[in-house]
Amino acid sequence: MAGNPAAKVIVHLPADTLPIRDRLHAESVPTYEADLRFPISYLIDKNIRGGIGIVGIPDDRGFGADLVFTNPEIFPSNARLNPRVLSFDIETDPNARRLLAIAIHGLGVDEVLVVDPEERQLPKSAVGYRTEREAIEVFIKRIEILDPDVLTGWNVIDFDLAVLARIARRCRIQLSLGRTDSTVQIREAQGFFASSQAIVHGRVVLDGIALIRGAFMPFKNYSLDAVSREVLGVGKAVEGDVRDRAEEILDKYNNDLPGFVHYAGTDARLALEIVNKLQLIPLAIKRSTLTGMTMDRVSASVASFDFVYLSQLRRKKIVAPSVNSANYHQREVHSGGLVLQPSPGMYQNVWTFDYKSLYPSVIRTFNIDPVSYLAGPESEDPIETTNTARISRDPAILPSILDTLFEEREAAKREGDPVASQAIKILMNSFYGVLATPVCRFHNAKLANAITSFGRYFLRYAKDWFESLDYQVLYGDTDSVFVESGIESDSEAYEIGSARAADFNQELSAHVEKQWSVESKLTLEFEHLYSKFFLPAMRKSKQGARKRYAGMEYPSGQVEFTGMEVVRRDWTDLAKEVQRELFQKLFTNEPVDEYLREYVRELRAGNLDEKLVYRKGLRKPLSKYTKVIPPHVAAGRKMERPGKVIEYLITVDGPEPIDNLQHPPDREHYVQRQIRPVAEPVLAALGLDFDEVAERYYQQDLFANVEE
DNA sequence: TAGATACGAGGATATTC
DNA sequence: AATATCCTCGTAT
Repeated sequence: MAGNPAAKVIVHLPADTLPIRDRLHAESVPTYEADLRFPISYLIDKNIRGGIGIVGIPDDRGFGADLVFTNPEIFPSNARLNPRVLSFDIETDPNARRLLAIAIHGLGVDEVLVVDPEERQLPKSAVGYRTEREAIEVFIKRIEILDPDVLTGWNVIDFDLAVLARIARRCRIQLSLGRTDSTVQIREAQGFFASSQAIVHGRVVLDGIALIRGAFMPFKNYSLDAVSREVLGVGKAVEGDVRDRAEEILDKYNNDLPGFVHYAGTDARLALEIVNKLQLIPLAIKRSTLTGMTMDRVSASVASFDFVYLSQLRRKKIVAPSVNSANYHQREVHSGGLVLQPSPGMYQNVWTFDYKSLYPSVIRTFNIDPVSYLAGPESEDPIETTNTARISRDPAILPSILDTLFEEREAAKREGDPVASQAIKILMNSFYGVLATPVCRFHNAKLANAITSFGRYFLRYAKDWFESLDYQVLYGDTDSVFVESGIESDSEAYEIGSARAADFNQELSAHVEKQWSVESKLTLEFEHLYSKFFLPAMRKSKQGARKRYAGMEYPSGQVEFTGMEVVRRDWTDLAKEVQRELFQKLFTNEPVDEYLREYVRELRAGNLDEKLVYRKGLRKPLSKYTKVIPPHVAAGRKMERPGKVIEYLITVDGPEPIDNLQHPPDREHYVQRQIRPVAEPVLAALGLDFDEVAERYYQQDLFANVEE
């Protein structure tokens, strides 16, 4: 990439590269792409992603597979995949030691294999087996006959497969679920982001949770119950939290076998229905064909970038640097998006405008690319970035990849293919992050900073443009500006929003052309009109709070909240309900005092106790909290088996977990720490005072408490 | 086998008066 | 007791 010639060394076996690389390094000879895995490199050379064509004479011996090719010809193929998908789910005792049942759903099958030494009467959809061993063997057989391409489920690798593998080992049977006679291997997730991987020859295991997270579909709670409620509108067959459920399942197994079978079958079915409804498998296939990753690795951004970028780099006969693991810990300073100072207050008819795909558009406009980056000063007529980097004007790889993806995405939208559009969007959005991390071989801090620096420049440019026309810009974050339209009528403001964006885009193009002599690929879009819009101040000052606002959208009339308590998991239902209601009233000019007064009265009377639960996540083991003990940690330490999210109340004796409550709730705490903070901003906007509205009638009650 | 930075709030703990 | 700072979490983009 520096323009110097490089030699290619070819060896007999992939494994031979390592000693050669080490010897070269010992002689201070730099190497390139020396860490690139052979299969990846081979597929890149053959330009194969997703589909593959094979020509050769197969024989049928070896590895237990049906067909084995030796040195066949292979080539890219536009395979249209419609995989056979099977969902499964196991039930165990609460300790996950004893197998109770395996449920499978899909491919026309809906059955439960029950481990039942007593050979009790079973419902029709179930079959009983006397031992765990028998049940697992039948499961293996069922997989072989149904022959799925995709195995799915909920937390299916870390729980179902891991537990099955353990029990199978104990029973001394091979858990061979693949199309060869190999045993299932599990690679546990390393680190915070990664997800576990299961190696099942000839099939792919896709966990429902990982698919959802990887597709950036946000859910408050990733449990099967919660997601199925939201996606399908139905919950699981057994209510309650995880541990109660485990006990209840065992109880059903012992005393209510039909109920148990029904429950066991439900999980496998729900998982499959969610995956189908959200079209997660077509999405994984589309991402796989875009990036060359296997379907279970489409979330690996760095590896995806490698595949896509190296494919183009090879056509130019340029080699890329090896990944230098010594660089991993060298953290350079990166600046991110600009957040404008908000002007707190209540407004009418506010436009919001967004740059469409800001960072990808910046990359396309300014030819930002690891190869076109000019390290030395000797270049002629470069593009000067706003962070003083220099970029060549020669056609570059990354912008061209993005140009193609932009076109493909527009085409997908036109043709009504939201899955393809989503897949392309995710890939495009990953490019900036990849350039900014030293684990990527193309990592370049100057370029990453050039992208964000341009982003900040164009956010300021938009702000200045609107202000030059005497509009008030109320707020903005990274790629968006919030502008007071100054128009009385909401319908009129709505009409004019797009026109303002069009005017802006015209001037923006001229400006970019004049300043950098490049064609602008940037567009500002009119996103929303808020007929009512509220920017809160920070709690302890008069300054506006960033990343928080509420507005009533036109024409839907929906009240939307961003960043505020309503959207946060760690505030109680109590606070969220009050905040939602108060803003609804504020935006529709209804009085709030009566409502608030009554609500506080109800709370103090103990009629709202079920809304007082705090939910807060633990991000490390309980024992590792040494510097401070936050309330959820204190509550967690009072639990027998704390999970990842602690549910607790503040009682008169401090935080207590809801499943081990010893004291009554401290209702006054909730008035002061949950209702007051969400009420005060709204009351202030109306010129009211919380104590005046909520407290005055209740002085007597307060004194009563004090005297106790 | 690892996309990024920017931000606010509450509560615990440390520091200051 | 008042105030400052740190820690932690969950969020926006």
